[in-house]
Amino acid sequence: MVSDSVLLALQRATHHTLQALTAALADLDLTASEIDTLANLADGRSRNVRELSLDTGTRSTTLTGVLDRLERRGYVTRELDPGDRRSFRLTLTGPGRTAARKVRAAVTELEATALAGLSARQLAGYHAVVSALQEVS
Amino acid sequence: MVSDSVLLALQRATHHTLQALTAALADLDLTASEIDTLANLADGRSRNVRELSLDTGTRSTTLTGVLDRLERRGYVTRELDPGDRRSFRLTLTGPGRTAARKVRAAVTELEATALAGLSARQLAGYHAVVSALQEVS
DNA sequence: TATTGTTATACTCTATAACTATA
DNA sequence: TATAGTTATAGAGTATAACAATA
Repeated sequence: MVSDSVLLALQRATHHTLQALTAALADLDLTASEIDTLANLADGRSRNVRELSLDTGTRSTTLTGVLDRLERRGYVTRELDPGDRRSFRLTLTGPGRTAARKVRAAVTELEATALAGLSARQLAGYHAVVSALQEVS
Repeated sequence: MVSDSVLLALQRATHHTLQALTAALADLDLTASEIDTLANLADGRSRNVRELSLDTGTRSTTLTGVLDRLERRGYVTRELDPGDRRSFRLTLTGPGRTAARKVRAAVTELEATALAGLSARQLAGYHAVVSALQEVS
């Protein structure tokens, strides 16, 4: 394994955790992108597509389809932003908040399980590295 | 941004770095999975599909298509493993090694740029966390 | 019986470009 | 002119199940 590379380790961890997460949330029948979107919206704050795109690292063209499905499902609403009528405020509905809470719970549990033996210092190092990586593009 | 979550930060960093990497390697005309596969094979060691699947976190059904394209392109060969004739040894060809070297160079450069200001201790923390995450599934 | 890898299917994600509406 | 978001298209990734060959 080429685990000395920061980026290869990142890819590997992403794929493995995504599979674990979709399996843990199988009863909600969500795709990885839908899970990611709900987890980001879970704080209850409204966002527009551009902000969600930055938060998830997903392109707006991809988010259109993801949001279509979440909206059709009654989890998310798109409302015209009166302040800038080119954009929408994305907001969770009641059922959307319920689903998002389950997603966050699964995320939290997976993190707690995986990271049980690690120190705060190691976690701080992790966050410093991923923050630096995410700013390359 | 919900940057306090280890998993959300992981997703975000993955998407952003993948876009930067495919852009940096645009002249090779490779997809993200092809880049990941070449980067993993770049050490010159032969692997079978199962090992590559563990290294990348990608399913074997997905790898079949990725390897088909890399093979058609003359970058990778599949040879029956005499020791276990259910599986193949995947090996880079000459042109494959050249492409893989470019991929690794781009990976290395991106890492060097992004992580310039970080300490060895922070990097060690990062590796501890991603290793722990990758073992959840 | 279990494992390796491929095939098949249907759906989702991605890249790119073009487009509308608004700023 | 620039930005927000959608649409369109084609190709790539994903999950699932079924399958042949080998162990």
